[in-house]
Amino acid sequence: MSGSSTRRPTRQQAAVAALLERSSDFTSAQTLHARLRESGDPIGLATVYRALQSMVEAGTVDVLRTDDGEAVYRACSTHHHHHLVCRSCGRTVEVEGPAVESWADRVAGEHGFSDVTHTLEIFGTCAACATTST
Amino acid sequence: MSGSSTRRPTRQQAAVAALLERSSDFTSAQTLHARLRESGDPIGLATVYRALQSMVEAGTVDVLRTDDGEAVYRACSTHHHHHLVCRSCGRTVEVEGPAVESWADRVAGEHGFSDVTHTLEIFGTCAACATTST
DNA sequence: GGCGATTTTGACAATCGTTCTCACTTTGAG
DNA sequence: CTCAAAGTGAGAACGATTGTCAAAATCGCC
Ligand SMILES: [Zn+2]
Ligand SMILES: [Zn+2]
Ligand SMILES: [Zn+2]
Ligand SMILES: [Zn+2]
Repeated sequence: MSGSSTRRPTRQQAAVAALLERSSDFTSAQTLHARLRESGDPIGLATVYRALQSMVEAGTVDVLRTDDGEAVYRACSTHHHHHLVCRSCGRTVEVEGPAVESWADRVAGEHGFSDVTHTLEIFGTCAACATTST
Repeated sequence: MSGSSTRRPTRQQAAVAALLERSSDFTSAQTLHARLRESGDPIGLATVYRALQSMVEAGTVDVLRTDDGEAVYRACSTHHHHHLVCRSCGRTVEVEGPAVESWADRVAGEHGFSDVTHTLEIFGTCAACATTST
């Protein structure tokens, strides 16, 4: 069987998945690895990367890049959505915008592009951080 | 007067800027460096990075990250816009969507976020590549 | 429960884009 | 011209990610 890449379930993969479920913000592989170790979960860094990779492929985890190119991961709902992220504390809100979806498809179509996808993230300072820092 | 961070004009910076003007697609620093060298323009890699960095800060060059985290650069118009990029050949079209801009700001505001920015890129297969590959 | 084929793991090395270092060169004001 | 300030570049350093490969875990089967 081809297609679906079902991996054998292991303690390590479960640990990564569980930690992601518990985290509400986008988190880097290195940070996840460090947290798992701290909490007494022995796991190799390469294994964390592999687990994240397969979860991203499976669509159960979203990944995006910070400004300095580091990949950060988050367990999200599986339907299509985007993110509103606090630049300061990392607080993340899932948002949807049907109008944006159709706009992107229409614009791409007008220029003769097919097989269209897009990336869209919104960054700002959340209310909590705004009061704190000022 | 100082104020703005104007850099001293040099042959190398001009070469990077000129090459970017000539390129219609997003290009990596390494590629730009290689092209400059090929065309007989002696220049160091670090200098290419520095030139790109200051142009990005000055707002005369746009930068985005490829899926594998590499930064790619392009000389774009200076007003706010987004990009429609061919996944196959790299052809890039600048696009604008006032509706998207206001949507992003509104959504962020509804969640109490301030100082809002966003990133938005559209990817697809351009007409030329669609016919070629099939 | 035990067995062997197959997959996963993990310590470590390797890769790769990017930044840093620092001696040398270029620039530009006086 | 002269000199201080700014820019350059070869190579070292860096940090995130991926590759390696022997040891360990898993699964289907007896
Ligand atoms: Zn915040
Ligand atoms: Zn969308
Ligand atoms: Zn194309
Ligand atoms: Zn915009």
